[in-house]
Formats: sequence, C-alpha cells, structure tokens
Amino acid sequence: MKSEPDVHSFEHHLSLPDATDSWNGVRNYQARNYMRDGMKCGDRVIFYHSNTEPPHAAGVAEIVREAYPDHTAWDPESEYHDPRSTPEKPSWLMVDVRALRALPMPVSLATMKGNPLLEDMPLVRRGNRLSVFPISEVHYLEILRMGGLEDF
DNA sequence: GCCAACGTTGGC
DNA sequence: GCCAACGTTGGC
Repeated sequence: MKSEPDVHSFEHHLSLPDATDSWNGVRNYQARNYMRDGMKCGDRVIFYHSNTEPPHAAGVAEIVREAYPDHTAWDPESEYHDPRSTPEKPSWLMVDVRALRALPMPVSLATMKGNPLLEDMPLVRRGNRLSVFPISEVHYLEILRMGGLEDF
C-alpha cells in the first residue's frame, strides 16, 4: 500500500490509537477491487512511501478490518467526496490497517530495482500507479529481509 | 519542473 | 463503442 509521507506517513500511523486507521480515499476501481477481493484480516502489508526522496518501503502493517464502505465519498466536506457514491449504494471501499513495525533500514525503490528477486514485483515496473496491489510472499519476505526484519 | 503512463470523461 | 482530450500519479 502506497502513501505520501507528507500526507500520511507510517510513523504517524504507528502513533495512532492501536496503530490503526482506515485506508480511505482510494478512488481507483482496480485498487478498490484488490481491497475488496484480496485483503483478509491478518494479511500483511508493506507500507510504501511515494513522492518522497528517496521513495521507499517504510514498514509492515496488517489488515484488521475487511473492506467496508468509504464514508468520505459521501461527505461533501471531504477532499475525497464523490457525489455518485451514497450510503445506499457506496461506490468506494476502505479497509482498516494496523501498523506493526517500522523497517529498521527503509528499503529504497532503487535498492528494490537492483534486486533480481523483486524484478517481477509491480512496484518496480514502469508506470505502476496503483496505490494498492498484491505482491507475492517471496517479495514480501525479501523486502523484510532487506529492511532488517527477517525474523518478524 | 518534466514527462511517461494510464485512468476517466464525454462528444460523436 | 471509439477515441481525443484531459487529469493524476509519481519517478526522475
């Protein structure tokens, strides 16, 4: 899962009560479908910081609530407001995410691109703009190893 | 700041 | 249903 640290950093997420927050504001159908179909309670997540120098994997999180309606879509005051979404027929979904551990050594995108084990991961491929997408267990474990959390 | 990638919108 | 125009993302 990708987030701009200026907007919502991993450290901020860790500081919240129960280190848990809803992952609202996803307004892309493919990303929504990945949350709806691919995220179960207990699933582990790599928390990635985009639009920062350097872009990097920052920490590990887990899903603590499966997909449910994103109420920011029907809040006219919200920057994520989408008038097509209603409580009766929500267009957008969110999940709840608990931050678990910061990576002792954040793993930069450049480092990931240099690791042959990660060459098939969507994150290192050109033009990937999805904020939520699945990665394999091999990729997940390799990022943890590179980040100094191999025993976690 | 540039620009490639790619999703969305809307006229036809 | 096509596709040009436009907007957004995000690395560089």
